[in-house]
Amino acid sequence: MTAPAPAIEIDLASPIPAYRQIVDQVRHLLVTEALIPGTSLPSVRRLSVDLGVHHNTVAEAYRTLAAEGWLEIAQGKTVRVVERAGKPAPQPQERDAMAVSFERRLRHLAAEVRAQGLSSNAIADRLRLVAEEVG
Amino acid sequence: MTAPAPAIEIDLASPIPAYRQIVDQVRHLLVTEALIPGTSLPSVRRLSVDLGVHHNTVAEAYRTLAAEGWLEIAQGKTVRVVERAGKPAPQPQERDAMAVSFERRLRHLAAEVRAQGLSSNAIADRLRLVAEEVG
DNA sequence: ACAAACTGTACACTTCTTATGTACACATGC
DNA sequence: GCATGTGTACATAAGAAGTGTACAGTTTGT
Repeated sequence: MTAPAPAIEIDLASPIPAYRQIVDQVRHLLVTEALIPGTSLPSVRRLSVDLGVHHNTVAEAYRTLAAEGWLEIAQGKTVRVVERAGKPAPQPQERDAMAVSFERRLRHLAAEVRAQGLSSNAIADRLRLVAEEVG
Repeated sequence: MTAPAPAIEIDLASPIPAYRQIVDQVRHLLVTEALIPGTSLPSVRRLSVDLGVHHNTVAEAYRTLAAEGWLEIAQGKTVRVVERAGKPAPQPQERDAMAVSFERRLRHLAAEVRAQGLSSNAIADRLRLVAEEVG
């Protein structure tokens, strides 16, 4: 099974490090099941040339996702998406903290683009749009 | 006018650099008008001890916000919030790009907390909540 | 069996960013 | 004027991120 590899893009000018951008985008594909267990991901070298970074940078991203339980990686073999061992179900207290933290980051993100000149309406629209997709 | 200084908190363990966390939080206060023109901000030293960082780190954050047009800073004087010179109204094309970028970051953020075990409903709820506040 | 071509890995190294220590320059108030 | 407050400048340290290069395992074709 070769990689359909839904296009991912990164912004090399961004202050967000490349490897984390890769992690973010691939994780998004995983969460939304655009990438399902059994699928093979592009090789570190293949993806690295597509994105314009070093293959070790991609490897670092893959390792991060593997540590989160999304991928199985082994020397010599292609990287595969695996069924994720269910997380030990976060405590209610922990979930609350996560939700609060999430909300704060949302506000900051909104404030940032608001400051850049995006209208409140546009921001609210996008928020609701993503909310629809998620829930 | 001394600083009411609505409490801001940063997480020194976070991979997000301290000075950017400060920028994010203060910008949020500015966008929501919790800090209005004329207000004085805490001195770089005062805030630095409150947050547990170096005063130059705070200074860097203030400089960033000044560059964005939110603050007026001058040697020897306290930092003041100023009426922001309206941005030159971004081109429609640019606004679209900003909105798209914003949406992508929203998705990534949602995917990240989803992966950490936060439920879809909780995520959607928070998204809608912030949408209400903004729009 | 073997070799070529692919996979991920390890590690030293460079570069850039972030944070700090310290001394300075300007403003304010006693 | 001097003490104390403000932000600033710059050298340095510490860390993170990205790269070059050589290596080790797997697969594929002959």
